[in-house]
Amino acid sequence: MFELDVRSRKPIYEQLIDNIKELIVTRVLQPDEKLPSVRHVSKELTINPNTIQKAYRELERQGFVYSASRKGYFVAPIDWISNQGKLEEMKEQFQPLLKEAIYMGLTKKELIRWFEEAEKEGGEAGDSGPESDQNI
Amino acid sequence: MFELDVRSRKPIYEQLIDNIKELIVTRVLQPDEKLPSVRHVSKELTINPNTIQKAYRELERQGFVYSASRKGYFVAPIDWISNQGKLEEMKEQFQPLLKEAIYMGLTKKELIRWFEEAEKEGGEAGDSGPESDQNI
DNA sequence: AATTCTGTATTAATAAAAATAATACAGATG
DNA sequence: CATCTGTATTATTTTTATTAATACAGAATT
Repeated sequence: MFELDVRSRKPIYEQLIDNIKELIVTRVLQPDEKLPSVRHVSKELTINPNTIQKAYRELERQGFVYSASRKGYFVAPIDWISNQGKLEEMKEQFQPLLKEAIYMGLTKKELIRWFEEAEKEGGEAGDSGPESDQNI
Repeated sequence: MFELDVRSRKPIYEQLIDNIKELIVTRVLQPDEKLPSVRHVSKELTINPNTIQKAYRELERQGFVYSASRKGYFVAPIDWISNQGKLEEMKEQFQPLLKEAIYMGLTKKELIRWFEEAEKEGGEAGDSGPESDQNI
């Protein structure tokens, strides 16, 4: 079901996250559909159950799936997933702050540094590399 | 000159940074005043020269000091610092917002787009300032 | 009720990254 | 030339992140 690249430097739980996000966003996995169980994936990929759990938990935290205790993990409803509108709202919040900061000398470079810092401390898992433009 | 707290879990180069910033902002260290040399501090605090250098470099990156190659490090001009201080404040404002946005799927790419948009509409900025990273 | 599925919590082992140190180099200065 | 300065490279140590081992407990199925 999922694919891993063993020679990638990206942690496998992150690979799982990206992998599953992709399947959800492309509707290969439908809302309320059950994800393969932690142990099932564990056996299939011969990795530890906790690694899958970590991925599932992170996906839950990000709102892509929900868990029904002791029943399994399920794909979240559409409206949960499409935060797109909220991102646009966010942008409106950012704009005035950004303008002021730019006025004070904020550079693109520095802003990127802030981004990476926030990324590291807080939420997201993605590597956000040169090409992965993971919109949801 | 500087004080370290050995039982703090904060890395000593960070302690140095905070320490020096404080001295600069409170005008104990005047603009264009020379900082004690890497080795001098090294001996005084019995830590490795490179640790101080790391602190100094970071201070340079943040615009609090500048380095004259092979002459030493010097406190930056006032206007640099005051701007930089405000930028640091700004960063604190940005961080929670950024984390939330990242959580919602904001990508680096998109953030840059926002930056460029804000740049275009309002803020008179241009680069300049202490962005000069690796000058030799 | 027993077997087998499910998630979850705790702890330990391992891998990766950050922080610091050791050492050597090179220009500037007097 | 002797000594100051910063800098670069590499290694060591410490810390954190990642993965694994193991055991527990509820739910479903038989």
